[in-house]
Amino acid sequence: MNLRDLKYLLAVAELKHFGKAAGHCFVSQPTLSSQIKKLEEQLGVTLFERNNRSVELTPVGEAIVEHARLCIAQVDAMVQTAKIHQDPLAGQLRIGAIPTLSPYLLPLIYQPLKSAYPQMNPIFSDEVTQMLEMRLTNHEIDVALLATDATGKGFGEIPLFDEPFWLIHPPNHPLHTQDVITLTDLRELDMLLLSEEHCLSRQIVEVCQLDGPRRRDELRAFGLETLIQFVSNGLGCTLIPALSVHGGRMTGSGVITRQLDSGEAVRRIRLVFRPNFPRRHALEALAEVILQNLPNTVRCLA
Amino acid sequence: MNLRDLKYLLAVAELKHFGKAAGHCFVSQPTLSSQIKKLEEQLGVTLFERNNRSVELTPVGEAIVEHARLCIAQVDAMVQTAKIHQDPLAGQLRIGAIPTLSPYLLPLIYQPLKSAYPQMNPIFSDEVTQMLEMRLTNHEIDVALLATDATGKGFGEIPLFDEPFWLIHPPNHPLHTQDVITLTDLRELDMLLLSEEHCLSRQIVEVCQLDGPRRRDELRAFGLETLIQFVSNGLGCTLIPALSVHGGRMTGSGVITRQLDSGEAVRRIRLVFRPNFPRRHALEALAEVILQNLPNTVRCLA
DNA sequence: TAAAAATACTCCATAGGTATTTTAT
DNA sequence: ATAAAATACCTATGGAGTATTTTTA
Repeated sequence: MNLRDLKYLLAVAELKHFGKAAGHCFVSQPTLSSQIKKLEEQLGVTLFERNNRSVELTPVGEAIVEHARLCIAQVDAMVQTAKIHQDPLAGQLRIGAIPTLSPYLLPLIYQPLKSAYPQMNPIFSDEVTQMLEMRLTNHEIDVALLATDATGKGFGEIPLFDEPFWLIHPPNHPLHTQDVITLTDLRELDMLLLSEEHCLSRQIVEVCQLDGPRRRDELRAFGLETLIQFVSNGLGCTLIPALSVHGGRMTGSGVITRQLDSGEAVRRIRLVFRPNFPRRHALEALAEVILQNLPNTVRCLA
Repeated sequence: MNLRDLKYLLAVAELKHFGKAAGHCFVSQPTLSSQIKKLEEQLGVTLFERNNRSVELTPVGEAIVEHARLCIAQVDAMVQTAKIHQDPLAGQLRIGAIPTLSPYLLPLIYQPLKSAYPQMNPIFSDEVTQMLEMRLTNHEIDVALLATDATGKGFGEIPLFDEPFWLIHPPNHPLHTQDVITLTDLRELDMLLLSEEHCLSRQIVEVCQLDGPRRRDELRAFGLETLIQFVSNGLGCTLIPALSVHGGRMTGSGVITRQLDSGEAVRRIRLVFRPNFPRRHALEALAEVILQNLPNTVRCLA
């Protein structure tokens, strides 16, 4: 059986005339007649009671036509759905971001993205790198905003920008009087870190060349904002990514925010995706919107 | 687009493997691959994100598959419907009967018909001949039980039986003492008739060779039972068809029921249908059930 | 390297066309 | 006589096959 046959069926059912129905379907009358006949043979029932004057549906025909109508309606809906999504920028784009980036980057890009690509339906989520990679693999998200290289794991990437780390310390800290802060200064500090599933804590250990994570068990910070509260209460120092300095609610918290002198103390933020993700253009559009809306505290890569 | 393609789509969506899906559809892997590819080209969207390790639906693919599933479900339902109706005896059979026959014949055949052909779904209606003929022409009913010839109007017929007319008169009527009643006796009687759209009244005029319908305007009987009440109240006599004698509620009504001596005083009951009605077997089955369940007051024709 | 999808090509079933016949009013 | 569907027969599109290549994990 064929969808074309069902369309012929509906045409004859509506027009009650083989010749007119054939014209309506842009085929010849014998073509349509033979297809209807074949359909009747396949179904094993007479669909139309016909003579040279009239064509009428049989009761079975009525029931069959009702099904055919619903079937064709589904096909039409399907084609419509496809048409809406033909634009690779249209439709859902499920975007995951790491928790130390997400709350600071998303507010910067949400409105610009909506304005530039109103047909895009971005769905945002936050999770740590490992979870995002798993969800990418499982097709549960389409793209991840990560601060670590994932090309070695079989993903593709679009590098976006380098985000410097800034030091924050309590107001009464010894560094308060020091103008320039170098990487070596950091090794001596009482550095507070997030739990180690956050890539940020690993990167701080690396940047500062700490002997190992000196995380203090009594201080479990689940988010950057909590960590900042710890610093403001004089419990230690930490490095935070640049976007969180202006995006976060730092003002009035009493912490001192210091730029570092080294251009090396950065993390590289990139879009990560399955290499055969079919809507590459949507990713490029997203990358473009992100790059156009960053503050100058970060260094764009494009 | 083709229903087969949609089935391929559903198979791949379910098995997430082109080779297995091809096996499931009893075609080769390249055949299925090329059809899926063609479908993607026709719809203008990528349905599957695939490499040599995994096949996953895209979000658009999910939406498309949902439509495809509903579409295929409709086709299955259609085939099921057809299968149920492949038996020409199965399904609706819309039967119309004239009002002077319907209430006496239907009780005789309803249960036997249900028992013999449980798959048949007879739908009964009563109307006068002219209306039934119109409904036949308009495909609003499938067969009519008439007492008049309709072959001249382009209908087909199956003759069933000849139904004798019986005389009914009030108890104190002069004929009470007369043993044998002939047709000529009837010409002298005060004959009550139904309104003239009933074929019965025309036939009585003909049988009795009355000069014309001597219907009395003050007595408008809309049904045979009303007419019998008129007779029982001594307002006149009438002829009633044999089936109404035993089928009707005559006992206790006080009327006298008399057989006529003539074998000519009958009406011929037949099944009437459109000549190209496709389920001739259903009509023959109906005819057979009717003939098998008639009382011996009528003369079967088969 | 191995598993899977994609490509190349050949074949044939069948949808589609034109010309004509049958049918029923 | 006429309008309409059915039939006959030819053509060509495209679905299906086998063999092979490409891809990528």
